[in-house]
Amino acid sequence: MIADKRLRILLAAETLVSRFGVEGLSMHRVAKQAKLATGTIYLYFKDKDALMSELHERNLRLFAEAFLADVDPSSSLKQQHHQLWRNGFSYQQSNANVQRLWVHLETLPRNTRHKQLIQELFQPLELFFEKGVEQGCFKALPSEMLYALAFGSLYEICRFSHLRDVNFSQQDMDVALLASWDAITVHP
Amino acid sequence: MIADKRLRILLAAETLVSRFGVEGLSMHRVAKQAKLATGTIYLYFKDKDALMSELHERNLRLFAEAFLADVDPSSSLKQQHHQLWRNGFSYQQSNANVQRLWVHLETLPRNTRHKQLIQELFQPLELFFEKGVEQGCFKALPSEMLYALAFGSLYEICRFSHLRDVNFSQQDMDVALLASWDAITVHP
Amino acid sequence: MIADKRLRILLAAETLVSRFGVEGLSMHRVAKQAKLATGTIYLYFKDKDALMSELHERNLRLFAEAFLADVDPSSSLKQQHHQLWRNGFSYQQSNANVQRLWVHLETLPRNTRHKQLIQELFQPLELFFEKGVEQGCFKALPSEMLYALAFGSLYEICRFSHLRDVNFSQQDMDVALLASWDAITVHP
Amino acid sequence: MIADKRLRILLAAETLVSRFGVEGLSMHRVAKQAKLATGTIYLYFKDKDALMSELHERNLRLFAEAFLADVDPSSSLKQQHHQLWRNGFSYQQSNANVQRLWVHLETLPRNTRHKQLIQELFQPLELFFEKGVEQGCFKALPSEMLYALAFGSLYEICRFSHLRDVNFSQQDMDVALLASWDAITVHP
DNA sequence: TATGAATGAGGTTTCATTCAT
DNA sequence: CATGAATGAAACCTCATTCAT
Repeated sequence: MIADKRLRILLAAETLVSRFGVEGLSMHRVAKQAKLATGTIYLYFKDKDALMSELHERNLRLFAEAFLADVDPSSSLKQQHHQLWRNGFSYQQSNANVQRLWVHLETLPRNTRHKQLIQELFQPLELFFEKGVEQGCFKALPSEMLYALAFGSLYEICRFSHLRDVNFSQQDMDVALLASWDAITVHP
Repeated sequence: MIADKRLRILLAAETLVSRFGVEGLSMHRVAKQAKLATGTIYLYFKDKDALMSELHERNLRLFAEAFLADVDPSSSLKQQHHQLWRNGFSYQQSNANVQRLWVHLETLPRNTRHKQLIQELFQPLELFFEKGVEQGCFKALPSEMLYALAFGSLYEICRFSHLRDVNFSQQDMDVALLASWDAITVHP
Repeated sequence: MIADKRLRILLAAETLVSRFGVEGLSMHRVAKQAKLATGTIYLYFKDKDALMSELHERNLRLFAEAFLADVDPSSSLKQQHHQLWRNGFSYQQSNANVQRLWVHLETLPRNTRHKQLIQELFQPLELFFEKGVEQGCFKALPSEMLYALAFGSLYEICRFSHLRDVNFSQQDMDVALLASWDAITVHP
Repeated sequence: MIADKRLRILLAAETLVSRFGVEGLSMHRVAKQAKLATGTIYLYFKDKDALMSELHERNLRLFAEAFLADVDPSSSLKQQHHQLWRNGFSYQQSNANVQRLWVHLETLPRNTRHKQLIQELFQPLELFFEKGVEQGCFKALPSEMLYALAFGSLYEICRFSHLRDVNFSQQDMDVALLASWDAITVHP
């Protein structure tokens, strides 16, 4: 039993969303899952929106951390790209269950707090893309677009896996990784 | 005022989702938006699930139609790819508002009816990819994966545009189009 | 297909009640069962209450008719009693399905119209009991009470059969018939 | 004001049924009658069915208790029978209002839980009838049938009283009691 | 007469939130 | 801090009744 009640509530909510979807989430159920009284949640979160927002933030942080893990800025761009791709893929695989939460939260009305957070969390990524462009290795595009070109396919692949039960072989995944590299690099 | 009440209801639901999100959609509100009595909806749709499902189907059809429009199977693969990309982009631009509905519907429990419909609607696309692979022009990958590689980036780009208010220049979009082509084609 | 729409509606209602119970009865369903439009019912019955009331009346008439059938006032009291009992039993057996309607209708707010009808329909019964009392054969009681003593047990027996799945042998039923006779007759 | 909310709800439901019939019973009205919020009922009863079922059970228990009160198994069969009859009559008189609930509940789809409960509650009665049969005092019939013969008339009498405003004199009631005894006993 | 689409009040149930303890 | 019973607005859905055709 985790002592930090705040965290316990967040984890309870996460569990419930991944298990029963976003519509199945009620404050009562969260409390029960967290083994707390209903009212207690309101001591830690202003209201349900605040809880959801915090949940989103937590997920963003965890994803950013996993995505950027072991990416060595001093290694080659190609090595960094490959590491990012593998990280992204691993994260999606292990967290298939939070996909539903993710897409839900993504479409909530944006607040500036989140925008800023995202910018902050993914700054290393921005530097990575900028460096690649400077070196003439990557196409001359804004980093958001390079990001989309490199990793948009990854999310689409994962969506196929999770939502449509399509599975790909390891070999195919390797080819996809290289295709992602092809998408962002300059070709003669 | 549209005479076909069924369509009126669907459009009303679409409007509300895009304006207030999926949780903002209540049968009562749909009725009001469609300028009908609550009960009337149930003359045309068995229940809320049926309405949502139909909405999903409608969106799939409209998207497929727009996506595949003017794609001439007798033209070159490159031309076809470019047309698809432009179609996809146009559709997303004109239907920014359905994004929220889309991602929601996508995460609903799949039913076989939808799977079949998707397969049916996008069969021309499958043929396109298969032909490319046969000709040795596209990487030797399942068509789902080629799809993800070619158009996953497009969706990610649009998500940036709609959800995070990032805008790209026409020039950048053209580069992205070519990058999508690079992602799926074989390089020497 | 019965030509008389009024009767068609009544029969449809009866069928539905016996099949799905009183709560399952909606005007829409009655119409569908009768193969008529919803509105048509209102040409023949002022409202749902009127339909139910008429249904009750119909059932009372049918029951009275069945109950009193072949009871010959010139035959012995005992023979008449036995015929009544057998009639009552047969009716209940063949119309187990309307029991639910019956008990429902019975507990509706009484109206004078029904009271009068009942009195009218069962007058032969009253004469039967009065004659028995006059002859010193039956206990000196009001005919309603004699009725209750003679046939209350019958209904209770049928209730056991229908509602609690208790079944009785033919032999037992014969003994019960005699017991009913014992209940109303004078003993030395 | 009763402190036990559960009981308050049951009594409120009982009152409403007896006053307005079963169709007049809505959860909202029950709540208002019990001076509670609508949602509160659902803290004590899973749903309306559960409430009705509990109501039925409560009525069965109360009736059994009243019916069997002060019936001394060591006293004579005749004395026991008379006590039962008087108890039954008193209960019906004092609870005329639950008649409507009763007949409704009786026609609900039976569940095994209720069957078992009935068997349990009325076991003393079964022993009473079996003893009478053994002693050769009662007719050789299953106890359910003896029950019907002895008390079916009582219910019919009460139905006349409540539903048709027929009233009987004390003297007549006494004769009826003896007639009930005549119905189940062996005659030379 | 006959139709059946349309209505909207009212049914059951859920759930975010509060507050007395 | 913590509790959880209580609230009541609002969700989905049904259905008796009307009315333009």
